[in-house]
Amino acid sequence: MARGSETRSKIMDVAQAAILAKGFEATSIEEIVAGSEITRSGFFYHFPDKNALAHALIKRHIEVENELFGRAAALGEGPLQTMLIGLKLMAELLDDMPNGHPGCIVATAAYQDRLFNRDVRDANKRAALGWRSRFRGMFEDIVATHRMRDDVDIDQLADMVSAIIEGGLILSRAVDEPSVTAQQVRLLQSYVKLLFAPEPGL
Amino acid sequence: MARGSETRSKIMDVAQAAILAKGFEATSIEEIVAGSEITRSGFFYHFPDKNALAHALIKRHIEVENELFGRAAALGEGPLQTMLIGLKLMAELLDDMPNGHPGCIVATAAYQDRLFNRDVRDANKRAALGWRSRFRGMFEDIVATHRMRDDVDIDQLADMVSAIIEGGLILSRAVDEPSVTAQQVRLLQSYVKLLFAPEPGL
DNA sequence: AAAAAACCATACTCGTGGTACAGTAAATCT
DNA sequence: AGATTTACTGTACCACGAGTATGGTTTTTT
Repeated sequence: MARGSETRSKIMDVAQAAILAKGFEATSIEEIVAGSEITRSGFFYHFPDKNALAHALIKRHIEVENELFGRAAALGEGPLQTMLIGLKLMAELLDDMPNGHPGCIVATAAYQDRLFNRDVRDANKRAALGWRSRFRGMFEDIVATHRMRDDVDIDQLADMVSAIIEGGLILSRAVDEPSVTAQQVRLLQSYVKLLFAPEPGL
Repeated sequence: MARGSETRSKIMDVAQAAILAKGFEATSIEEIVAGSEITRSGFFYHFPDKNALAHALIKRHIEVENELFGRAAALGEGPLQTMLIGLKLMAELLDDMPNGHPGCIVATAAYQDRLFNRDVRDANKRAALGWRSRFRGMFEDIVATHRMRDDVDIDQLADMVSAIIEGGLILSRAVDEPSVTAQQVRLLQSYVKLLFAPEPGL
């Protein structure tokens, strides 16, 4: 089984790199198989169609992100610090590989709705809802111990993390300035600070 | 000349509606000509290719947005109020037609980079930079009269408006909740308030 | 009336996604 | 060791959408 899953993940690696660089539609199967050193037939052996590939990529991305945030959570002392450190780490990560963030895949899927089947759209939705619940949990811990300076909905606040990242990625691509995404995350950090931090400093 | 430009804008209307609903790639020329009551030949008479169509749509969108924000600017009293009202109007507009906002086109273009030629990408870039300079101007007026509670870059703050809108649109589509985009804009309003408003209230 | 602009009709090429199916090398099972 | 399954290769084919070519027709403008 080792050989099979190796090829499979190689296909996914090549595909992901290409998709993040040029978009899903613009990435042809021909190109993927060329980079993966297999044949068209080989591709269709592993993935019944392009949809299945997108589905697999989103699924894998969720797992990667989950472990990443698990590590981040262990670093902070209080819930607010955890959140701020998490955002800082995220910003640094985005600085390192600005267009490598797999959030792009979700965005692509979101804007190419009818192009994908229900499986892919559902996976996409689960990803977004997963982020919401994760960040919601973190913000709940914060409001339990800190006073909120403005009355905002926690679910919406949780969504803001994803929205800022996705929007930052788009803007970053549009103006061709890779640093934009990380900057936006840092602005979100500033907002969280203003919302919850007791003193103006820190 | 009236007849020609009428057909042209009808093509663009139909195309825009379809693209916003299903994405650029998923919208076929066949479909556009069917909705526009012309033939394929007619389409290619007005637009040399699909790229030209995208270009025209982005260009038109910029003009529409410019006039919209011109009106919004006349409503506020001080610069901060103008900004807050502007964001409020924007949120209401997004509530009314959540997926109708043409920002989607820019986002689509951003994520389908290689699919478009330089013309389209440049138009897209100009759109994003236009937003930046517009909002930057507004924020500059604010910092001239208000104290900033956190030291953030004004260009980045200006970008945040676009980022929140684009990100909100993506998230809204991903989780299939049309209200998300407007909520995110209102959160941005909350941030601006916390950043600049002298008292906690108002 | 002449010329240009705004189309229509038809037929073709080419790239890409996807299917079908026959064959083969290597790992796994019995 | 032989049989079966897994993981592929190779070839041939279909459908569909973008784009080209070209010649003809109607409408508007001059």
